Amino acid sequence: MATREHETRLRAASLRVTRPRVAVLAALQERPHVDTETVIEMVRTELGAVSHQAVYDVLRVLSDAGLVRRIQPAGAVARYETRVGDNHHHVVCRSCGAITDVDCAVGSAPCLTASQDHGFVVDEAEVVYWGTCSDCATARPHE
Amino acid sequence: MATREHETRLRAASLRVTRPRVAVLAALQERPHVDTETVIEMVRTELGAVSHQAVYDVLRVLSDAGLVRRIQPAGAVARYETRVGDNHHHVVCRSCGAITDVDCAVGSAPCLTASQDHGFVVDEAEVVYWGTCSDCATARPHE
DNA sequence: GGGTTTTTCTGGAACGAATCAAGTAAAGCC
DNA sequence: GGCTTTACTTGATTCGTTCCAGAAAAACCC
Repeated sequence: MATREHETRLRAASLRVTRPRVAVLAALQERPHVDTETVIEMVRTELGAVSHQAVYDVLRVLSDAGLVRRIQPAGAVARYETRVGDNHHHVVCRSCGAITDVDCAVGSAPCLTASQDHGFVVDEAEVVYWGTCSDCATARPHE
Repeated sequence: MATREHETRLRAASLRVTRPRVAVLAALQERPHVDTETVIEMVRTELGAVSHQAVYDVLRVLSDAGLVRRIQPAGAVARYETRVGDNHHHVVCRSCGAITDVDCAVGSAPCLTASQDHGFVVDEAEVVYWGTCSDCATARPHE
């Protein structure tokens, strides 16, 4: 699928186009919010043998370049998504770890205002909504 | 210091009052947002030999009981604080990892409203403001 | 104070996620 | 096609954290 598009994005970020990089972008496009282990599996399904290092490197490079966003809810492993630059947030299920996107509640770049900044220069406000997803709520109502 | 107060809190939570538990509470009271390693050091300074297990156990028990709150900004180790139950947030320095409390911006339990909940039952909204603290901003202005 | 329950100690071993290091392969410029 | 730079491979290592088991100590009920 849109391999061309991934290539274009990589070049736009002055990054070399390699098969692992394209495969990682494709994997994250297909399944947002997956962890590194899953990305490795998906890339290997696509390309055959790829070292886990390569995937770790690619994820770091893509994060640094702003092509993917790394998210890491407390107590969970790092996860990645290709939706970047729109200041959206996440709902995380305490029970099963499922993650879903949530648009920013208060406009475009809203949450960026802390009530007191204590001299910090704040450049991002990250919001994580914790709760129970509908599946888990149905499965065990009182937990 | 207010050892009495820590005792009272422990009893209120139906927990036994032990020296390590009181020492952990005192340490976190004195220096909020420290990591486990630092808690171990502080407790040992106070009490002498204490196993790292004991501290890990205590931190877990206190977290489960709601006497301390565990926070874990992405890419950092777990940190703990005694300020609980008031829905406050944190500013984190990307450069040095310093953490400072920030009162909730929009009232008492405000951020608890996501724009779409996708069927999730949300019980907490955690906000992390990322930025640069004044020390780091002064030390290296353009980084 | 005696007895029961819970916690802590010792001293490991084990874990998974992530990183480091040095050599090999591939991408892209000419 | 050759060359330089950047990426990937392989394999080992770190780090925070958890788990283990039995023994010893302390907390609390009476």
